Amino acid sequence: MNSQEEIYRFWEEKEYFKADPSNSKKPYSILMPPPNLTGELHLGHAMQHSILDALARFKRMQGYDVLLLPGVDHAGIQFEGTFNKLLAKEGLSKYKLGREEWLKRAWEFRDEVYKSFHNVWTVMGISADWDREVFALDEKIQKAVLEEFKIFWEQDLLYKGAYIVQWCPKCGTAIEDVEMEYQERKEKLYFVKYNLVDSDEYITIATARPETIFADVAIAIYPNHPKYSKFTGKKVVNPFTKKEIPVIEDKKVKTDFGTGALKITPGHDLLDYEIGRDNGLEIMHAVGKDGKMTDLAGDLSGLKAQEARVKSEEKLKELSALEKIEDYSHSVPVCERCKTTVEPLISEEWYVKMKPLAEKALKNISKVNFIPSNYLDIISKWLNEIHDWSISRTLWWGHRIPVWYCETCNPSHEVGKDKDMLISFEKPKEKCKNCQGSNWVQDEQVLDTWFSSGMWPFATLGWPGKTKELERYSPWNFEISAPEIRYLWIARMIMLSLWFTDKIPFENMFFHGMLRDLQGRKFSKSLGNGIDPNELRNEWGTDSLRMSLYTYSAPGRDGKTSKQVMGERCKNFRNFGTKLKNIYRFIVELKPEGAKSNLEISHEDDQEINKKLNETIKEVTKNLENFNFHLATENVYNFVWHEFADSYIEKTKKRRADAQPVLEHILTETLKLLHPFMPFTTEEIYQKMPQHKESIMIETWPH
RNA sequence: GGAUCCGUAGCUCAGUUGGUUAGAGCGUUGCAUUGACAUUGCAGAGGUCAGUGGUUCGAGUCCACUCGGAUCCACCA
Repeated sequence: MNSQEEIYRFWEEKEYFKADPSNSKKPYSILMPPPNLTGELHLGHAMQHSILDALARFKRMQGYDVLLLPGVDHAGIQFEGTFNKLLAKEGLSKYKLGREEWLKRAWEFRDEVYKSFHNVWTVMGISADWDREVFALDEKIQKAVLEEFKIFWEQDLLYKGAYIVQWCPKCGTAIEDVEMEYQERKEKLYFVKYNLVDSDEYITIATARPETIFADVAIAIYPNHPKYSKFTGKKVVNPFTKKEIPVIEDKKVKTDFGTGALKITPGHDLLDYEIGRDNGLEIMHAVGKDGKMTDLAGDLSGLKAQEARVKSEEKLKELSALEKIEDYSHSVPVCERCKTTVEPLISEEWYVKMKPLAEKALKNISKVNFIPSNYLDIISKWLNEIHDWSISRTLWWGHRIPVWYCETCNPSHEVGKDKDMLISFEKPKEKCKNCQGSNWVQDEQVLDTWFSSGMWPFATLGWPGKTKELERYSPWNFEISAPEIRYLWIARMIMLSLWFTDKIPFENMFFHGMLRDLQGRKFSKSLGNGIDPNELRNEWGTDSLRMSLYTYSAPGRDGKTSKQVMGERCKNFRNFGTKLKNIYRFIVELKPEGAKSNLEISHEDDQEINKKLNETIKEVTKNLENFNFHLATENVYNFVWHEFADSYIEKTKKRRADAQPVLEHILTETLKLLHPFMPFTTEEIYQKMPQHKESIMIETWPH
């Protein structure tokens, strides 16, 4: 049994990875953060999974019934983005294919990605319970999502409200924040005069988007504005449409930007939308979803927004409505794919009221042990300032919103307990109460990815069922995450777990640092600075890569690295592996004739090395208990190389035959200590030791 | 704009509740070695712990500010 594949297959055949809820051991549960289904696992995943695996192996050896639960997240937006890019290469698009065909191909792509994930996990030696693996779109999770949605609805926590959608006119779709880039641009700030009806007086407002004047429905000023309050209640003339629009007061207007007066365009700005809503104003769109001016724009209709801006400037000049133009540099959101400036549009989205959930979370959050501990404050602070959660996404990949509208009675898809709509996973069998028909149409949108992954700690264990697993393994003993999703994911798991199960999701929440490039930048596809873990692993071996990653795993600490730096570190640990094999060779293969066989620690040197071994065992154990993987690996590394090899083994060369049992003993104990970190090398050597059990995996942790 | 984190040897990183001469790996310098060693061993050089001020008998560690780097959230007409 030499090759990694053989060893891994052996472990799997022996079913060492499987949790056993029915056995009498104490449980220890570890939840793998489901990686995004986006094509490949990067170095950060390799680090996470190496940490989880080390902990799982350690706890198994300590005698626990370990559940390391694997899973994959469907990652709505990211997956759809990645997949659509692939389709684009074939000259296809989601719209060309249609929802059904697109979904069929998406699932095929999912299967491909799955294969590559499993290949990586196998070669990395990850000892997860694969039979329990969960995918975020599995039926199990669908059931939980439906239940979650239903409960929220019954508790009056769901509503539909306005949301500003960033619309890419070129791609013809709403895009998410993560799909946007910000470009610092020098633009112009136009100061436009709005004349009062039947008067020479006017109000000046500042705008960066004069083309939207066509959709202006009011001018708003801060209450009791020194200059403009005398105009409150009067009307001004929209310079383009000549419509008379009211001057209103609203506290949301800022006094320290522009002129202190604001044109209200509810169709194109969230703040304007809110002010408009509060004042019962109409919503109009001057720019349509194609990025072109609507009919509202008169002679400018049909032009692109950017062209219309130039024309608008001319028009304003002609009308003598332009007071001045200032240079204005601000960051403009553009579409990551096509670099088109995105158009903000207002649309109706589903929301969850978060206040009650946050309050319950805050009462219980101190039961979670955050590593590092300052994350308790960081997350608590965020929970204190919680805002409602927009959960609908204009995508096809995800859990479809389980709401059905009666197309006959409720064609505009209004939402409310008194409206003609139902919550159901499948098309409702019941009739519409109003028309007695069954003309049900499902909500087009899907749910935010975090709506399902926020339930990961309990949905994966069978909730809303009352399962044995839920009882035994939750709260999870250990969860790990990158710090960047502490609010998006971690905070939500805490809120949702407490809300639906009355339990904290996990007892220990470990935040690792972010791996970055040498300049401190995040790894990203667009920068092309990523490091392929497969390359490193192929060159230096799994165990070397794992060891390198543990050195970067200090809680909450970022690590700068590069392919070269990682390579050097891997090389170092490759040499360490070689050292270990040579120690074995010296002790076992080059065993002298007449070597003693009874273990007796009596010689001064023997006692010394045994003492150091015991110290090392204590340190490694303590550091693993405290999740200091970087220190634990350092402890054992120093012991093996410097205490055991350089010092003790050198000394025994004079009394080789006598020392034989001690040498074998120390080596065996050392292999056990190293096994969580270097599973393959240790198993390979262990199997060749004169005395050994079936596998090092089922050995008892030294104590 | 709000919040948070980081800045320790040439490079990448450790440094537990403040307590002697600040550690590791790689690199570097010298010596040794065919040794169990896809080399390895022994010895050495290298740091005003970003800066300034404060608390303290004592600060890399605690506090304030400044400079530099990063992340998340919110984005202003």
